[in-house]
Amino acid sequence: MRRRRFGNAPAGTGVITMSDVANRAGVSSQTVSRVIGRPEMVTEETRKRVNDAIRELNYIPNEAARNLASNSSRVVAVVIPTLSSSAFAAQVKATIDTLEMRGISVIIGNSEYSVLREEQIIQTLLERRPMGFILTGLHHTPRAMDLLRQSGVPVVETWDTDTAPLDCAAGFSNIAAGHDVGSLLAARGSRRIAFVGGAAHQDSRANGRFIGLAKALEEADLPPPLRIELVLPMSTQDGIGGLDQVLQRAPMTDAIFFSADSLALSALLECNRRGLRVPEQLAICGFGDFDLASLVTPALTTVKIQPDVMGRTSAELLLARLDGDDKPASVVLQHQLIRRGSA
Amino acid sequence: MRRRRFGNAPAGTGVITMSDVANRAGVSSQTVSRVIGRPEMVTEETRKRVNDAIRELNYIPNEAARNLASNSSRVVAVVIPTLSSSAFAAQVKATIDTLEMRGISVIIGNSEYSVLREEQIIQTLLERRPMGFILTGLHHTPRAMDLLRQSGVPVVETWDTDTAPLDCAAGFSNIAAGHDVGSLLAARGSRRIAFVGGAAHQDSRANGRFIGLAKALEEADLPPPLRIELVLPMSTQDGIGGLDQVLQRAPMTDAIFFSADSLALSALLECNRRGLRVPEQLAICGFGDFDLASLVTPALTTVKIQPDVMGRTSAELLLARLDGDDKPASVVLQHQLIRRGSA
DNA sequence: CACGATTGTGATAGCGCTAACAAGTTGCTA
DNA sequence: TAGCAACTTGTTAGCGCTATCACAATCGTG
Repeated sequence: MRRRRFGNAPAGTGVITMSDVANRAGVSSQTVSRVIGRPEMVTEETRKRVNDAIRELNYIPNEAARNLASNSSRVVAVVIPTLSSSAFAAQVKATIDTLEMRGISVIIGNSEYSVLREEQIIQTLLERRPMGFILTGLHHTPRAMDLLRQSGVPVVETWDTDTAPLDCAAGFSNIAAGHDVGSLLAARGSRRIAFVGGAAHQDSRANGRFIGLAKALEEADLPPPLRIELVLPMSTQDGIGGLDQVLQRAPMTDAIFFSADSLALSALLECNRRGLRVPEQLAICGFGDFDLASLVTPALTTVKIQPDVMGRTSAELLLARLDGDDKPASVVLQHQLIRRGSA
Repeated sequence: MRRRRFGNAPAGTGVITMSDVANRAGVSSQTVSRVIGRPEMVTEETRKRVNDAIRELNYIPNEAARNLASNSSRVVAVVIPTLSSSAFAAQVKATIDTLEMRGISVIIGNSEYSVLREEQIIQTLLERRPMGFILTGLHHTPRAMDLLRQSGVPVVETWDTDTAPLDCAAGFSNIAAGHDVGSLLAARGSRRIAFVGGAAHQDSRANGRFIGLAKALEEADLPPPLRIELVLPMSTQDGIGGLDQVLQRAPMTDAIFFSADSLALSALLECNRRGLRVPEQLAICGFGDFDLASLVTPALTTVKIQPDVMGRTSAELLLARLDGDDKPASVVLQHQLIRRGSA
């Protein structure tokens, strides 16, 4: 087979391989491999000679060859509903930052809130033999779970700890968070409460928050909440649509719990514009504690979660598994109800 | 060498390889390879037999082996300053979505607004022999540019078209955008204008916007803008800090151009809280047209760019290069000044 | 009906690296 | 100083796949 070029480098430029470096340094290619992978196994003098050769030749190891020979990939697959939600983006960023320090790259899949798409993404990403998967939520297709089990790859699930994880989880309890909101609304005197969030079959985390809310209202002897389900993916402006639906279907509603701050903020700003007094006429509660939540007037009451901590923790859990911990305990992160002016 | 397992699959579970499939289907492994990679080269009957075997054995191709043998990786590297900015996240999402259709995965690096870190990330990512790089901005270290040139990988640069790209670019003119803002502010009667944005050495795109602003003010015979440089990474709340700095250093300022909507929004909301009338006492202009920009009161005047289009276009440019187009023309996306109530 | 052209499949030889073991070297103890 | 352990480096044999060429079977044409 003719020698091939890396990418489309100028013809004739042979690609520098490990044995080129070995030749130059006067050692075997195995020694070069050691200098790169386990430098402590090589004497300082040899190491220096090899490192000099690497520098002089601008040698760049070939990860594919390394993967094939070592049967391990230094890639982790992360599947989230969508990167265009600041919470998921923050989570993924923290995961990347955490894994980068160990030389591990992250490949992202966007499921668009569909478990079917998730299944397909998992299958495709499996071809790269990732060291592990970080998934969103605990609900997946049976085939997706089969694929993961068969491949034997460690899996960390995020954003939900309300049912049993496939392997282990780093998340929080959506039910408890929703319950806290319900208790607060009940305590402050709201009586006709509505929930606006992603459709249950698309977003089981939002569904958990609804369940918690409903439970709290029941405990407070209040009527069950009106539920408005929005089709995902949703935009910020959909908060206004949700508000309108609530007011149309139940004009006497005195509090709305939105499953995301983006929705709550757009609704709150719309209330300001319409002269609907918050929280006197309508209390509003969000979820996520977005940057602007504390800056609007009235400031938004919301539930703070820490997507970045979740991203870091899930990565650490995966690393623990890879370092031999067979069954690291799931991590339940604490959410925090932040009461501000809007409810 | 003993047979190894994929990940940590149950011991004894041999990994299914292409020749297992070949045996089962009664063909050579080369034929299996063809069914997967170039199905049109195989008769329908053989193809069906092979596909059945693939399904029955749950065969999943090994991408690393494929990469090594074919000397091509089906990975594209994307380097952005940070994923925790909604604009970059939207851009990356569009890139992923575009490339996914061609079976290409994306690996993300966060440079944290440092060209040095960018250089290091490029070097590391080069080990995966990506088919191409998508970078942010036109400013990189000399060594980073050397590395890219030597590797011969196609490069698409985004977010800036004000100087010559390394290879080709998909972006917009920050100078023109800043100029538009300056012209608007001058035309509406603002006289003492300030700019609040990321430090020039960290964010050359924001710097471009400042240059355009300054030029427009000069053309309108206005004094040069006061410039407040914020250290990156910045948080939404830094808009308030910027506002304070401006008012402290130049209390008579009557307009501020923020280099990002997140800053502008937090400053605008803070003005509302303090009773500083916008735009009568202080005009505010942002950049990016975030979701909430149109929802606050007064609605934020801003410059709309389209990060998602940029993400898609940059991916398409890369694909064009890979499909043989040696020098695809750079794409200059049009920005759009959106005048709302705040300026 | 022989001929080259066209098509489908197989055999062979690596891609660049690491695992596993072998071999050589040094230092220390008995 | 033999003998063994500890350490360093080299040798060998693949990892699972694709590129390339070789070959067989089929086709149309004069």
